[in-house]
Amino acid sequence: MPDLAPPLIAWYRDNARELPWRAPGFGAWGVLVSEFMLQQTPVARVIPHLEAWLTRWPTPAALAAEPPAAAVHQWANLGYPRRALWLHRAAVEITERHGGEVPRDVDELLALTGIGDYTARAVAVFAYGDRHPVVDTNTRRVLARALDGRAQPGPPARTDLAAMDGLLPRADDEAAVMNAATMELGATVCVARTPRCEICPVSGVCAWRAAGFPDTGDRRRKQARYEGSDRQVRGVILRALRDAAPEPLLELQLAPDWPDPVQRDRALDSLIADGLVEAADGWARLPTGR
DNA sequence: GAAGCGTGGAT
DNA sequence: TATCCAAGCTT
Repeated sequence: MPDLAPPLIAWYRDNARELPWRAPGFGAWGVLVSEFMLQQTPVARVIPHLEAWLTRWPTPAALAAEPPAAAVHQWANLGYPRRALWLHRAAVEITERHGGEVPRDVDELLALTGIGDYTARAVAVFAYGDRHPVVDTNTRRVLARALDGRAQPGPPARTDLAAMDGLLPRADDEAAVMNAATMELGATVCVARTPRCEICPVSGVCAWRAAGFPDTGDRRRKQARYEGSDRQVRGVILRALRDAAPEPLLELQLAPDWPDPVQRDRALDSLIADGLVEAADGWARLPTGR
């Protein structure tokens, strides 16, 4: 098995993008917020929202002091608004359980709302410099191609962490760069649709390239159709409530033109169950409680 | 493990 | 135009 670390680390030193969360002294809270926003949302869309968020709430305590509605409203059109709710809850938990300091320990990070295997290790590694495997979709794609000779990675699995751990250099700082470099290669060179193998620093040892770029199939889960989905109605409803905030709206004013009223009611109920909407006496609003 | 969960740009 | 894709998490 080729050692990918030396060429990837060297490539990263020369080719890493300058991103806000990579600036020296950006801080663990900034890294944490950036990772929440980057969960399934592209870098280019995140950057302006991240800067606005951190200007408004420079610390977890500042966010925790406001109602969840403020977080959901500030989240705007980033998508997956449950993340805004979870980030707010995490800020409350950090304030109550950790004295307002973002924890460094992976298990403590994992215990926070909205933080899973990826985000916990990303914070521990990129904010604190500790040695852990950080595995996102970019990493999984790079390893699937370079080491397994596959065109696309399989669905996420627990074994991914051990696989990446085995590739990390011993030193903490080099391991952190290796994690970042593998993600960066997947994000900018070894991309999903049209990889740029001519500029790839590990093309010479890539198993997929050596095999002639075979179509090995794609076991990734397909996204469900969005048009006409519950997700789309939820988006319509929540956008209306954001635009009206802080004023409430009558439930009858939420997606009134949606062709399927049963589906619309189901979507509203699910938003309420998620805690993204509060409803009472025929009125609906962003969540003020907790 | 599989399903559900937004939004918008690229192809 | 339709599909793909994006630094995932919770249930």
